[in-house]
Amino acid sequence: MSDGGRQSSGEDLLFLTDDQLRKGIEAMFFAYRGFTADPDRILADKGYGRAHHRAIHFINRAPGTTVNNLLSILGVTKQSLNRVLRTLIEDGLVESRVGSRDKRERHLFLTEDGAALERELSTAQRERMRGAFRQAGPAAVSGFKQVLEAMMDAEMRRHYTRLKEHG
Amino acid sequence: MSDGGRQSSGEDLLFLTDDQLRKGIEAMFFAYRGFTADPDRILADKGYGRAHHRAIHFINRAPGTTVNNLLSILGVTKQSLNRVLRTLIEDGLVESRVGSRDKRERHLFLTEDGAALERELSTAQRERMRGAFRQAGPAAVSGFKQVLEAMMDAEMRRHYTRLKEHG
DNA sequence: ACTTTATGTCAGCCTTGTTGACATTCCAAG
DNA sequence: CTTGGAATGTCAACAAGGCTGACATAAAGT
Repeated sequence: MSDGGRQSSGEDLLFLTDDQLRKGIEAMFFAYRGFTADPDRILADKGYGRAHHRAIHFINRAPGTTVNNLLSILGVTKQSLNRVLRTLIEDGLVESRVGSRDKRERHLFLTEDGAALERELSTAQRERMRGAFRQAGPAAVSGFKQVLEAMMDAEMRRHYTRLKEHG
Repeated sequence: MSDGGRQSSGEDLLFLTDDQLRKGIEAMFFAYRGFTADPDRILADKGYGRAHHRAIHFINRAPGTTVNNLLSILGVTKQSLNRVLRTLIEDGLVESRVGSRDKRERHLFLTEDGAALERELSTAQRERMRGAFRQAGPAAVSGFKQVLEAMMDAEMRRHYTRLKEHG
């Protein structure tokens, strides 16, 4: 087995023991369920799933984004995304405009209805996050974000930081 | 819209602005992908999925647990869990023993092979977590756990804290 | 003209969630 | 003791949403 769990090196490394890491892993698992629970409930009522939420979220964040860009943010195949986008367009929540510069591209926008659903979902999710942040306090929130950022793959961190500095 | 985004109340509430919450939400989304990436790769090779990982993890954490208990931890239907357990049992990674007291119950254990896969998966996931923890430092890790715990539903927090204090 | 890029679509597969129906076992009330 | 309900777990069938592969179209780039 790995020697990663050793607890003495002269420095203060108690937070890197296997047991501490295990707690972090389980915290992440249980917390993610809470994180998605509220939007999931709203979506289930309307016959959508988490995939629709993700598409709506990032179209809202970067209106006019192309399918390809969305693909790279979401990390799914175009077939998979296309199925979701098709239903959102059919239902009038998303509008797809042919690019003016490059007519191969489709630029995606939320319609009024789409924006309304986005607000409903993000408000629910934000309230959960707000409760957790308030309870934990500003210092904890800062640590929370540091650890999460360090946990991302390089490409995801790229997307994250780009969106972070306003998109 | 909610007034949650206001930034002034006399106190230091800048960390609760809608924009800060949005960053937290996106951090959670991107980080969770990194969190599951390494085990997912290992599992795909062996023809298993994330659901198998979850079952293996919690059986390892609480050997002899019943199906019902596992159900409540995982938050899925018994039918869904059953399918996963069946393949794990068929493949000789998990052993299911009929309860001695109550013969309706099945008590679950990892076999040698099951324990070996568990180690492979948890080592990979722990290394990712270790890298993130090390990079962020002990204070950040403490905040990370505080926020995650505050984000859980009550029932999940029950499971989490029970497991936390060694199980 | 030819190739590459961006997108969409069809078909088919897998995992993993769901509900419904059913078997077994336990326990408690009559 | 029996019987009916509750708890536990299994089997079957369906849906969402991942995936791959093949192919069509249109626009750009060379």
